[in-house]
Amino acid sequence: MVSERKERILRIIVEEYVSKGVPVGSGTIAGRGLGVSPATVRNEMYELEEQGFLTQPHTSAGRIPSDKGYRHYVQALMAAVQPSAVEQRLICHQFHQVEREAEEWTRLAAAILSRMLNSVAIVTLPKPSESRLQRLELVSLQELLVLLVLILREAKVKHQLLALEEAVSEDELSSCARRLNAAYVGLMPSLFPVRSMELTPFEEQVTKATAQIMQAEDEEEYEEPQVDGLRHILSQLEYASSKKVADIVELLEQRSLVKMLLPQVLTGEGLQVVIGGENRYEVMRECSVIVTRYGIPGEVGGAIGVVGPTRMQYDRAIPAVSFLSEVMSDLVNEVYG
Amino acid sequence: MVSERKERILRIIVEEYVSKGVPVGSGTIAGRGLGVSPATVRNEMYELEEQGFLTQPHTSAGRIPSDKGYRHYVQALMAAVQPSAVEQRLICHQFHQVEREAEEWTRLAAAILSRMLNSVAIVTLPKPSESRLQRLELVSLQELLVLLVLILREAKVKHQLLALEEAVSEDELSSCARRLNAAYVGLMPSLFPVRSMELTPFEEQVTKATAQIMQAEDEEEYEEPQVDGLRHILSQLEYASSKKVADIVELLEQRSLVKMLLPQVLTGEGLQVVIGGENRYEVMRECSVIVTRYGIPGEVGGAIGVVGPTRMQYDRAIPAVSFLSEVMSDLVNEVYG
DNA sequence: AGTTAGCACTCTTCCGCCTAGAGTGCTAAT
DNA sequence: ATTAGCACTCTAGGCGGAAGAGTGCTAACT
Repeated sequence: MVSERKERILRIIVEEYVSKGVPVGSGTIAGRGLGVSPATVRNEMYELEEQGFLTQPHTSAGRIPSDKGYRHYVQALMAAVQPSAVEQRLICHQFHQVEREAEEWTRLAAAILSRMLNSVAIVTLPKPSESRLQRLELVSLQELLVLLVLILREAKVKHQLLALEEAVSEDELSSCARRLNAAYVGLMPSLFPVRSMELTPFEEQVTKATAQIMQAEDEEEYEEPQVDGLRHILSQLEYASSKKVADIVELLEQRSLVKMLLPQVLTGEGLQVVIGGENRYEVMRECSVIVTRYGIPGEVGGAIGVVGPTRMQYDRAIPAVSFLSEVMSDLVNEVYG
Repeated sequence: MVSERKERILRIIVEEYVSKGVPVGSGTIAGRGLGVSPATVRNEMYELEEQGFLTQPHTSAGRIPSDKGYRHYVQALMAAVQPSAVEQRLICHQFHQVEREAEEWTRLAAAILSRMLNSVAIVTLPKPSESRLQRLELVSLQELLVLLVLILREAKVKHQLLALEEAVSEDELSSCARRLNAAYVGLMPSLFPVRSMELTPFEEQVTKATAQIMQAEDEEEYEEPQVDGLRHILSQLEYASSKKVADIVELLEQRSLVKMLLPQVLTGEGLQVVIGGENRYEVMRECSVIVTRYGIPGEVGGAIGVVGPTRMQYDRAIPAVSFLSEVMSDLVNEVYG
């Protein structure tokens, strides 16, 4: 990959193929500014194919970018198309319209991304790196049923029903809450001073449940992801077999699987682009994933990204994901910073 | 529709078509027990078509049940196939395995239904008919940011961030919570005795937010629905245009739309079956919906159902939905009853 | 040496045509 | 009322040929 002309040709092929979805022939390219004949272009294309940047569906069709071709395009040739100023303002405005709640933000971010790019968008809730207790409450529901409510730092609220062995009076309930709050607030579950306190059996039960919830929270690398735009995957991959599409939908629908997908993708820092066959999952080999982190590094954050066909408008999608991650980071900073 | 033989023929056609997906001819039917020749069957089929129970895709194909045909089958001909005893026990077991939390139950119910029937399943969270305050908590996050946590009856927890005009001390915070709890607990927002109390501006803000959250809660007829099994819709409608499938996926994906779909469907009491064109929504005219309520009538409940192709195994699907609604009702009774 | 015109070649797509098969509807016989 | 027989209709699938797109090669050109 030396000649500058080859690069121009590859770029034209990628952009033409992405927008039209049809293999690109030498004639089309020759008519695109660079003043050479189709024959010359053919010679160059032949070499580009030798080097693995292009493929041919069959002998007498035009060329299609290979995964390697897309990769080179993304890393070296692409001119990023930022969302317009108007669009940016509109998006910020929408975020400030919505209630100040993390769940609304992720939902909105997924909806916006998915609509901007006509793709599937995935956004996880922001998650602190280590959860600490901010407040603990006990509410009596029935004689033997108590609701435990945990308020964690970063405004996260968790709750669980506790079934009791024997009845506990209202007084015991509030004294228990008072004692445990005094002892545990601000701490991670591993630092709860359980040894130095004499706990009643009930207090013990509450402590156990609390620690368990918080630890479960810390074990997951990401919070519940919000997925939007599944409908788009159908029109985009409409030539693919419906079996394949169903597999992809299944992967995206089961949020637990999305949680497995994200860490694979977010090994490095910054924005990641995974193109087609670079994907570890077999079923995803006709898809590309663009994903990045947002939030305050090391403290609280989540992931935001899109999944689309390999034939994707990378020049629009990458800046869009990037922009929305910044918006989300700003919001997180505002509330948790 | 007098003759019993016609009914037997209709039933065979429905069951054969549902299982094979191919128009049913007179020969196939004649080979199914009833001891008559294909010619006789043809005469009967001709009349069944006249009466609107059957249609022909084209002159020389077999017959297909019309919506009216399915309806008659469901109401008069079908022999319900209950889930096997083993299956029933397995399902109950799974529910008792899972944490005692409504969200887990709806998720599990949707997963089970969707897998049992290879269809899209929709289950809403249980929702009380009128929300009443059980406890209110205020937690300071930053100088001008407070987290309001509402615990409602039926173990529902809601929270919202409040941005303050001016700083409020910890003492004020807890005295506010104490005063408002004393006054509001057990009440619906419309009965909050705001007139007879002298509220500080902060207390007023908290009251307003509380009432607003609870009212918003009461306005919605159903809680957030859990949707599972979207992947199945692809294989089932694989001969339909991908445009149509995309429309249906969109309808199901946007949960707000599901909320609109449910009331339409749940006008009557008991289990509802909406077949094909009986659906109000244009895009759903090739789908059937089976849905029912669960919970304690008039107090707390939700909706549970499946969406599948018109060509659906009604004899298995109806008992399955019915059975799961009973399981859910039992669970609700156990905790909220 | 790089570029290009010309041209034969390959491969897909589309169209029309045909046939085999399935299933009907009618008629006449039982 | 039932049924055998049969002509008829319609679809699905295979075949062949023509059109079109695009390539790769060769030979000429700058």
